[in-house]
Amino acid sequence: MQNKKIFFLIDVNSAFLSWEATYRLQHGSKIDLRNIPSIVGGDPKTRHGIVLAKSIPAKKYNITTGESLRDALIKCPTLTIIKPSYMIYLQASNAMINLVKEYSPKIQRFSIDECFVDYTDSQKIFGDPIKVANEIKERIKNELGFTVNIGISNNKLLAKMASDLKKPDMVHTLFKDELKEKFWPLSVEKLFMVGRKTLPKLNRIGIFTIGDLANSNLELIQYYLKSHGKLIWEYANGIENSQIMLNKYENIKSIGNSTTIPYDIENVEIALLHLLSLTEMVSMRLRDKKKLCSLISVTIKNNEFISYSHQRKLYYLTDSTNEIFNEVKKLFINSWKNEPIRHLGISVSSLKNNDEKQLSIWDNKNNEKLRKLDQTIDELRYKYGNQIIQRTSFLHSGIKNVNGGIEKDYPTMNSIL
DNA sequence: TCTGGGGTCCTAGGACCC
DNA sequence: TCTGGGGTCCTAGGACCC
Repeated sequence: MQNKKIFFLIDVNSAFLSWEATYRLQHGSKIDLRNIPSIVGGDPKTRHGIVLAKSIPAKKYNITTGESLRDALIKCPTLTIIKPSYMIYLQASNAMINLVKEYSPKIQRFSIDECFVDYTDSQKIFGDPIKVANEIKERIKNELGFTVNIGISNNKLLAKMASDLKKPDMVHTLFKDELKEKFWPLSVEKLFMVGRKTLPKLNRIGIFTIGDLANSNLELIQYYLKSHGKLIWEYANGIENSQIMLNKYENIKSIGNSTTIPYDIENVEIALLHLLSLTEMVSMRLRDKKKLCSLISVTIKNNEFISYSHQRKLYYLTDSTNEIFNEVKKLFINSWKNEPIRHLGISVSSLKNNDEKQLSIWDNKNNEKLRKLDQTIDELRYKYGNQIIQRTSFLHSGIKNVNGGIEKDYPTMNSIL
């Protein structure tokens, strides 16, 4: 038998809000946002008005992440609202990762505010995991100014569940022999991967706590929930054995950007212009990652919040803005139901590394020229900003010529451990 | 509910092949 | 064709994470 692994999951408490509060205190503000009802959120005027993070006093008003600013203000009229500054958050996140790297090189950034650490080998050098987790937590608080929760267990799932137990500023363990006491009494919706659709399905068959699920019949759960049922049944029993993924960003599966437009779009030309600006961003990111794609998808959300998407598999690989936009155009025109558009998105997938490109029979000198052009434009934009070079169609349009994304290389999050 | 943006994986149905 | 079955690929939609 191999030795048991030790994982930490480090989670920043109310990340955006804590970082905003820390930054402001360090820049002379007298008010700590964490001590008043406050949130970080978007701008309702551009139809981006949702709550991204909330302070603990705001939570007392029942304000929840994801709800509209309008509703939040009804719950608490004196609420302080802060616009997000993603570059500050990225810096704070990087500072935390650098501190944690002193303890282990095996770190998986799970999102901007969460990371897994494989502490197994570090144990020989630094000793007791609980002692060290507390040390890391205190160092982050003292040196960086914000608090974290740290969960400790023998696998990533339980480390993550442990970090969620009681907040803020705490270290928790959740080992196998603690499941019955600390984990199973929790409501099943607290379990990772049980979301808003799965909860009522579980409730309907009499499952309300994580323990109910853990002790239920696996075949029954699989009958109702297929492979997802097996996954959450195993999670409820603390069964999970994925390893730290160090090269996650090299193995990226898709690249996409989308945007909610401040007004409803009603004509093709405007829609295509927005799609072009998104294509510029996506294809630039694609080239930056040295990838080629062969599947392209366009998503439309109408003014009634109904989304639909169309995708197309290509019989060639590409990273060209022009080639991708040609497909995007066709996809949009074939799918749009001629109704007011609120949101547009494009995404590319079926990615391959650039060195694997098989030149198609259509490949010719003209393509080589386009590639050189893309490359030159990218270089200029990285150096002088995205506006330095733009297509004439954007002039006087009021539409950003490159759109989507928060910042380059802003780490994103997904549900795969 | 006047409700963002970036991801991954799974499922179901249809086309097409033998 | 009032017809089988297995396998693979493609497409659309949905579930989940933060």
